Amino acid sequence: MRVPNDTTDRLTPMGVMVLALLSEGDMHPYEMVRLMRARRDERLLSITNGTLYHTVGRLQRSGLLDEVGIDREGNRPERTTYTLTDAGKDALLRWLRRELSSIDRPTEFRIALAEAHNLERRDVIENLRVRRDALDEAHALHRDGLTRARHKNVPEQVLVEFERQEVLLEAELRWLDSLLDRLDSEAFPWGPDAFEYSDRYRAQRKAAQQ
Amino acid sequence: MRVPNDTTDRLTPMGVMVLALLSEGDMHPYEMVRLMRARRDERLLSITNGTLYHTVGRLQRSGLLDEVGIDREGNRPERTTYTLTDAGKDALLRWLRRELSSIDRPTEFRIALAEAHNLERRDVIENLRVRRDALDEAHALHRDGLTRARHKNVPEQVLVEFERQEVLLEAELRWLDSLLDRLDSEAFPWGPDAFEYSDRYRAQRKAAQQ
DNA sequence: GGGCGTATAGTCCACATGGACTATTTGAGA
DNA sequence: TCTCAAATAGTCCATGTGGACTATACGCCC
Repeated sequence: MRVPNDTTDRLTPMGVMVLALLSEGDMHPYEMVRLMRARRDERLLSITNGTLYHTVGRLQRSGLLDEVGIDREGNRPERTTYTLTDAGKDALLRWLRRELSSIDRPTEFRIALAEAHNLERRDVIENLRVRRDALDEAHALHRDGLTRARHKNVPEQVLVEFERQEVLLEAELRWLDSLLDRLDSEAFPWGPDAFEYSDRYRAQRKAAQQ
Repeated sequence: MRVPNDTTDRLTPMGVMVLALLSEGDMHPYEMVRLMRARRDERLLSITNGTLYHTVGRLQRSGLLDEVGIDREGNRPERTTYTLTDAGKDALLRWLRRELSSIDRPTEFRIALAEAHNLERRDVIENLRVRRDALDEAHALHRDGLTRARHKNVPEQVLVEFERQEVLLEAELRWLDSLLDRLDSEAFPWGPDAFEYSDRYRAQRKAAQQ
């Protein structure tokens, strides 16, 4: 019987981003903000100081990350640098697997997809296949619900949002199938290495550190 | 110069649902829960007692709704019935117009679309046109960003989420165009009346009242 | 060289959320 | 007829969020 590990299983979007950033190297919170802004992560979540610092504190208290030193550059305010613990790395990977395969948290899925490069290729494929099947089933149910509603003469205007959702479900299914195809071929590069050693990545981190 | 009216402009998703439900008739919070469940509104927001009762209290304090009486049926706990004020109705309509036309809050948009039947047909068309144009522009920007990233040799694996977003943007654009076409023809029924007087609607409300 | 805006690196607090809890009542089954 | 589960109608509280605020330092224009 699997006992749910609350600290580890309940990561907020910001929590995931923090862990993911630290898995690229030790950092102080302000560098995280800069990196996220440089990468346009506002597309995925709202980046606010309050939430960030609160989240870092929380993750530290639950042992997913640790202080590694307090810098002071010139007369600037002091900056606390953090590092990822093994528990933190583990929590990140488990969260990514869970959210990649699940279809009921759209916001979380986008984040998981954006951070999927932290997982091995096989791992990603496996979890996305689960997602594809779940999506397929949800789509069938949705479609049936819609046709039944029409038979019952539910006015079309209250079904508009359902119709949109169906269109989007179909588009996502097609996209996911094509992604899985590409992932299956080795021509599509994958893995932490391809990411970490790109020129662009190094330049971005340097800029964020100033 | 337009002064933002904070109480009115800052509606939470649950706040909007409450106002929308009350615009169908006076209700006590528990009936709202039942109606939302019957209509599968969990698709749009999470329905929790805590949030609902808190929200109703908040809306009352800001004058968007009012108590109209405390019922007691048999020995059941007493139920407070609420009614929508003019300010509440106004706030709802203004929120719907704003969210129908804006592209940067996806969750809110789905709710606005599901409750769009509270607006006149012309109003809906007008705001959705604004949305279509914004979506078009966002799509162009997104597309350009993606091609530029590829030219800069950003590793494909960090672009996967961007690609998905582009596919979904395109699907949504196509859907929106087709919806606008249909709305333009009078063959597509629209308006509060077509909704309120449907058999299904009346049956649902009766069931929720028990 | 005085002033002003922006970058740096955070803190603080009001408010929203959602899960757990409560207390009564009705219905269905043994 | 007794019991036990589910429905009824909520309350309460721990946690999370995000906007406002702070205080110093650097750059730059005149």
